[in-house]
Amino acid sequence: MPDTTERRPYHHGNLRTDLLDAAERSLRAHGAEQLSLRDLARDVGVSHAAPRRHFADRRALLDALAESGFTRLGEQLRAAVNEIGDEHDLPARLLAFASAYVLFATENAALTELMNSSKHRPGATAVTEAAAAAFGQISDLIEDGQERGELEGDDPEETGLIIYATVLGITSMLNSGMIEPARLEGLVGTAVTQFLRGARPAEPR
Amino acid sequence: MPDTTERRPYHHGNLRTDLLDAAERSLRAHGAEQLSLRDLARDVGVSHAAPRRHFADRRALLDALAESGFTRLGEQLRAAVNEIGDEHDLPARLLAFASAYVLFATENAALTELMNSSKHRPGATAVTEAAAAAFGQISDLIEDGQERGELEGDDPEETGLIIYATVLGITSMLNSGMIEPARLEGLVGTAVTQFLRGARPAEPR
DNA sequence: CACAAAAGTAGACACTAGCAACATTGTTGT
DNA sequence: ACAACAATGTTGCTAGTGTCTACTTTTGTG
Repeated sequence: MPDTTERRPYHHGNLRTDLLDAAERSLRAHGAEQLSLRDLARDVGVSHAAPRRHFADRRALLDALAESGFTRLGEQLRAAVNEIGDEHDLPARLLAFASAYVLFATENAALTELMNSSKHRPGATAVTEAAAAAFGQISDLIEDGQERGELEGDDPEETGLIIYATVLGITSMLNSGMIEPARLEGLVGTAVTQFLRGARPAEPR
Repeated sequence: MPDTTERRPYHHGNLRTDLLDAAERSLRAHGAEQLSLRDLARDVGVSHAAPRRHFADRRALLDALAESGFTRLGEQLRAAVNEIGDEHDLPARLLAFASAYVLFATENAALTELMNSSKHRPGATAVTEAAAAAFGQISDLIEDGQERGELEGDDPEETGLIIYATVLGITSMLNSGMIEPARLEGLVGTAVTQFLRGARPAEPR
């Protein structure tokens, strides 16, 4: 008679990804501060020191989480922007970008906070690279808009930083409870239109 | 012969404020995550359980820190805005506000991150009130601008939220290493001017 | 097929937050 | 003046954590 307790093999198989999955669940449920390596090990059914083979450190795991968050965010942003058929409809694309960002941030509040937190491993280039990749998309939008004369042609990166900062700030205020979710859509809309008006070349009088 | 070891009285006298001071030093040096109640107790020269008489919880202390941070920020913002003599020079006042915020955030990076973090005690009304008070100032500026016709008259709070969000986002990007301090001044300047252009009533054509 | 590398385990250390029971000091009503 | 009480500190405990080292099992490879 085989014992009912499904004998797990000595080697887990794909512990690293399973740990990351468990970590994301824990993050969603209790926040980054509460996340415990030993807890994750228990969840996955492995000894308390096993995670150390895959993550040198608690922080290393959090960084990996942040990194995967940025790549996922990047994908969602890309998809949202590309859904706007007209490749040169800057207002629509910007709005799609901003809305997608805000959506991601609301659906992954704790993860977003972790991603934007300043306390990453000093040598964690992977996470900053992933962040830059996600952000870089808006530079492309802006650059295109400047080339077509819809935006002031100063510094494409600076202009991109500003709208990105606005969206970032909105989500930060949302997740810290300063604004209610209901106001979100309107807020993002006016933020984008105001930005476009503000960054547009001055009307000839 | 009195012993050299300055015999501390049983009662510390003002343990609460001393703890907060030590906490702020620790925050500045090692960040909120590293902050340990027992460490603070040692710093101040008191037993490990003494802080509990003044802060129910580690989080309670962090909340108190955040609250005092908001009131200090509010004072600095008020001072900066009032330094602009002309009471109705909206651009100058907005720029002063934004610059003061960014200055505070750079000089108190870890504290700012703590203040804007979402993980406050659910019933911590004091910190949200302090935050609202600091933020409320910009509403006054905006309202005045709208009354004088320099800004679109829609929703004063929404307009205020947007510029506030932008400044918030800029500091967040700064403290997470996305932008270098050197670019800060220029970034804030164009953010404010663009905002003013974008929120201004449409020019009659 | 031996044997080194990879992956998981067990135990220990130093540290933390939070709790309870006790000690000391201030304060206050009579 | 002083007893009672509240406020404040202290010591000792529990349960939990991250990280380290040494050991065991598996896997892959020359």
